[in-house]
Amino acid sequence: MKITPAQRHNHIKELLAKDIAFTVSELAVKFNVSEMTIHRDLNKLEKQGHIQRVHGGVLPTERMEFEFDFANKRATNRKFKQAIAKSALTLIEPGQRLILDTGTTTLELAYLLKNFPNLTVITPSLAVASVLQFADGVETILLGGSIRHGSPDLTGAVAEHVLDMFAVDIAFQGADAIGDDGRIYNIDVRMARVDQKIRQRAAQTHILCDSSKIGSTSLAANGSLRDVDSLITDSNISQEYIDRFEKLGTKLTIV
Amino acid sequence: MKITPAQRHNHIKELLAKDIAFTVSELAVKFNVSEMTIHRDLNKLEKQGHIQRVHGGVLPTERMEFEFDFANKRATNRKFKQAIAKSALTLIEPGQRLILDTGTTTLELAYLLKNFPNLTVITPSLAVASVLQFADGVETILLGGSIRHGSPDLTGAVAEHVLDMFAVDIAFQGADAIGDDGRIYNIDVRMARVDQKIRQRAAQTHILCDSSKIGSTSLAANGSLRDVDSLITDSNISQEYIDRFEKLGTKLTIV
DNA sequence: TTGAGATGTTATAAAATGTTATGTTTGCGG
DNA sequence: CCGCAAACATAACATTTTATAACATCTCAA
Repeated sequence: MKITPAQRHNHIKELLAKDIAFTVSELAVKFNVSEMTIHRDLNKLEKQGHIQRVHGGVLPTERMEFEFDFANKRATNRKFKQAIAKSALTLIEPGQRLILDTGTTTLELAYLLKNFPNLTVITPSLAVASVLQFADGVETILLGGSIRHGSPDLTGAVAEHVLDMFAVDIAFQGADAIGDDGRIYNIDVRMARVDQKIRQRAAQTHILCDSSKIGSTSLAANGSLRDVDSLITDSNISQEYIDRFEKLGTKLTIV
Repeated sequence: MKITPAQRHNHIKELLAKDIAFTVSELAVKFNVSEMTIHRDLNKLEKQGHIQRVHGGVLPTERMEFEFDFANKRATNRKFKQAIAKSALTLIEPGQRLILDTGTTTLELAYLLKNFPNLTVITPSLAVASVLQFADGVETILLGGSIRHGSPDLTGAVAEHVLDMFAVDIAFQGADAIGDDGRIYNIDVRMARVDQKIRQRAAQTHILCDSSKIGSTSLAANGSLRDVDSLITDSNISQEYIDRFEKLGTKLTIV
């Protein structure tokens, strides 16, 4: 069976993550390639910071990798999400305090904030936190709380309680669905409660949501577009929804 | 049997969603088209953000990886740390509520708890949280707070505040150093404050610390061995320290 | 029929791999 | 401590595999 170089690299990383030791020649046999190829693989992985080489072998790198299954959704509509995030960025000014909610679109915004000077970001999302942890200009505060199974974010009484300690300038929230009546839905009840709380603690709230989620519903409504300051979405939104939402008095930004 | 390009695209996406990787030539055979066609398919899918190409083939749909830098050397004294963790494990019973502090030794304990039935674990450590997030029998609660730069854990007023909400059966703490007078040190002032708070919230506290850290000091003392219920360490501890610590009234467990 | 999109073919470029020669480290015996 | 052999690592080059570009052919629906 033939595999690609990239697969081989991943395989090696997995072995290390499991703390399995190996020699170069073992790997060469295992993958049925020459030792030279393994050397090149290891050099590449080292340059990327995934492993640490020593003479005669490999050490697991001194960092932990955390994997959260993001339900494979990050890639979907990525271009739109990035455009939406870019638009949201223009609302932010140095020195402000933000809440960045869970979601793939808000995560794109987090990437854009990496080089922003002097911000405080509060988030229930471990994903957002991991993106911002090395951003020098950004103080990152993670809400406490229970870790939702299978999703990297924090909810529950603790999270809600911690939110009470803060007041911020702007909140950016995602949405799992927006109904045609303008109601905003979460896929999880506890997350919906957190989202409600977040709006209470922010002077203004903006919803970042790509058009594919508009016109559908999900488990728990956390409020309505009436309750927020604007919706930022992409140009695939149908005219019908534009009209409806404007009737609700919602400011629409279409990128 | 003939299928349309769009069907082929969908088929490819489905296969990848199932965590299966492919080489270009495999796909060419599978769909009975030329490799050139597969190349064109993959390019199109990649542009739409649906797949991730690599030289030679395609990778399964991406899982997100979050990395938190782990400054401390997990590998150092690993054997001892594991032995210490194993000893700590015997103190724990099903149904209990624990606090697991930050540190490489407590992290080893977290690994051992993965299959423990019915526990509640409160932790300021993102590393511990990530280890336990998929443990079915363990409810994991992360303290909130600021993310320390270069170390994946949570400190500050928020963390301390959240701790006030809880009371637990046992706390397991690490130590960056233990002085010859029995004082327990942290490398970080804010972490020291959290550690003090943790002891207040636990009916009993055990220090897990390998012998290499005994007899040294660090920046901030968070208390003394007098204040805790036991110290679990390895057999490399010198007789001198054993005597000293026993004079303090500290229970020593040497593994 | 015709023209746009899809596919195949061939030539060329780029990436990956293997081979051999040449350095480097490690550990051992003096 | 030194020198030396064995194991390990790199460099340079040749070969093979894979990717792209350009052009020819085919298909199907208007």
